[in-house]
Amino acid sequence: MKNSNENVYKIVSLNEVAEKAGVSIATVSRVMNENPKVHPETRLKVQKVIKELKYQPNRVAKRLRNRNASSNLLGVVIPDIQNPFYVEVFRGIEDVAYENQYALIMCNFSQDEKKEKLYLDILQSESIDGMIVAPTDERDQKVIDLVKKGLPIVCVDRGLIGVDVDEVVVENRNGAFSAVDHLARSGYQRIAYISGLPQIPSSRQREQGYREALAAHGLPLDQDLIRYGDSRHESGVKLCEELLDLPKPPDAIFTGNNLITLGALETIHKRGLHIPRDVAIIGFDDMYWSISLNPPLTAVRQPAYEIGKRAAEQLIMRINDPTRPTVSMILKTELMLRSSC
Amino acid sequence: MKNSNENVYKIVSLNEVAEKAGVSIATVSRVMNENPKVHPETRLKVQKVIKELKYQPNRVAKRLRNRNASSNLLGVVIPDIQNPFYVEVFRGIEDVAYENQYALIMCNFSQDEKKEKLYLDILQSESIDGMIVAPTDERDQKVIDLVKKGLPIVCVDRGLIGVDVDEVVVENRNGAFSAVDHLARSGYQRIAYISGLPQIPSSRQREQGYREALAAHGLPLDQDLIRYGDSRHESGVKLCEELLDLPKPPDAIFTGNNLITLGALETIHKRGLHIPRDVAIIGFDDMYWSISLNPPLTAVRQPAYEIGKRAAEQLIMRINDPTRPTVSMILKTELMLRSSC
DNA sequence: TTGAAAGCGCTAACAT
DNA sequence: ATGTTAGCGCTTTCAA
Repeated sequence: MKNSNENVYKIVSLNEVAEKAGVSIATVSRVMNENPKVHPETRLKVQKVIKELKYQPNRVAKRLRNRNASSNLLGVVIPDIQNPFYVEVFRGIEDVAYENQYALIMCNFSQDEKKEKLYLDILQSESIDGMIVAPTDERDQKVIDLVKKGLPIVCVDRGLIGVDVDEVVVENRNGAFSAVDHLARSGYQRIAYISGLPQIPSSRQREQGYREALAAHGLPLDQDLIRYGDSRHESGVKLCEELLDLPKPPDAIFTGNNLITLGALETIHKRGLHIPRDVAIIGFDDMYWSISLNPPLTAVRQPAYEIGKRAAEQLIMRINDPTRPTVSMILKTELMLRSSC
Repeated sequence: MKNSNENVYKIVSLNEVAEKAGVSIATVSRVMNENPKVHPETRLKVQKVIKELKYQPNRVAKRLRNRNASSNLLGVVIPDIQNPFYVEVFRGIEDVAYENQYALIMCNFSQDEKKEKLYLDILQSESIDGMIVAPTDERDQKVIDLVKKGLPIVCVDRGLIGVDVDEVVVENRNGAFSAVDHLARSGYQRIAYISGLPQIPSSRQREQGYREALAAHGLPLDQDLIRYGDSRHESGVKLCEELLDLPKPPDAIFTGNNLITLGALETIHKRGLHIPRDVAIIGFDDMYWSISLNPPLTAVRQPAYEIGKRAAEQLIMRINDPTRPTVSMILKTELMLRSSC
């Protein structure tokens, strides 16, 4: 199990091109970088050899050499690639990065803090130009340190406390409020909330909105009706079971994210319960297939693609001008009315 | 919009550690790499400074220097991150990579060949140890060249023609056959097929299975009932519309992948049609929320996580032993019976 | 046990 | 217009 790397598959370097073209490596480099100070004839000659040899510049060498110029590499650190919300965010980032000639290193830490730390370290030592990250919590020391060090960073979905950083987030409290408000207006009385990981700021903000909406409608707050999970499908399944097993089960459930919603739906369907007659449900996060769910899901839509896009734009602007004042973009959510409540 | 990189956020290098510890950089390097030939006292002294300075080795320099040793970096090139199937595959790869101390560069080309080429180039010039890729088609020249060059590669989901390469795929023909066979047995007569991108081998293999199943049941082949899309949600929507608008619409639809299934469902629901009474549907690719769809979806399940896991294992084995004979792993699919047909 | 130095592929400053 | 060279941070002989 050694590094038996007689493997060394051949790489064409500047040197080879230079030799074959009968010029210096500097000239080849100039041709590659479209430096105008090259004699047209020389340029042609060199370009020919480049083609022949299929020369491709080595990004690693470039990055090392240019430690303080642009490497055109961005890092993306997201909590859960299985959550379609983050996939959508990633798509937004990707499109902007592609347009601006940035390559991306995408790291998924699956809500695992240890993994997150590892990836953060790796990214840092890859000499990236900047990164977009959804920190585990708002006191994520590793990310805070990176910001303080001066690495261009934009936070998405979740902010950071005690440090000035660009962020693109969503009106979680309002979104949750509108959801629970809608439930209450529709006459539901025992409204439950299944939360994602409570250390995630958005989870708490959504809980806040939930509480405020109950209060606004004079509905009592029953601690039994609030359940804390880990933001994943399985916890949606399990916590929904707990809720339904309650002596006085809820008549409606507000689920804290995508995956939890899907988990809760699974439980409800397994029990043969009817939505919304037996239990109503409203989810945070819309999915493009919400209409095909049983029944079509009413949900709070976050503009995920937009979040990613804006974040990437912010990041690139910051990279180009590290001194610009930080901005905090707060996007609106939208209540998608369908028939699950 | 220049590279105004006075940005240069500080990086601690071997040099600094060496200086502060009063040893040579070679010694620090030895300590970092747990080389036993260091005096215990020296080791301690150096380790202390490393901690103090929070020194982190620069992966870029390491890769450049060790062009022919291991870089512990793998590339993953997938066609569509919005397809939950690939996300699942990616998760499998990720877990294995993590266990084996490999970092991952993930590239999503969104079924865009130009993007795929770009990413392939980037990966190559990042001096990765190897990569896992789902090529656009089986004559993907770029990937073939890379294989020929000797870069360790494992193909997933789709193979390559004319070159010896490790691959992990699925029994597409069989899977499709079982789906359509099930439809026919259930009495459906006009069975349509919505295909993904026809240049993708799996699309054609699934069509093959479809045709064989029709033949096996003595059902006529109606070219009108075969539609070719681009493997994405939108084409599922559109092609399903076309199908339903036919003078003699199908009584059942076999959808070529995940996203197409979701698109077709959307169309059917928008038209207020009942599944399976008005049209039945069976999908290639299962989703963990299939049970929560309306109605619970009958589908051909691919062991996606397993595919990724096996592929990553193959790749690491190949990296460790480039001379090992190539293998072609063909995993089985499973028909998940629910109530959409 | 430790250090000096070469060199990975590249860019940019400087020299010609 | 072109070439020479230093150096990015690291590992690895080779010498001491």
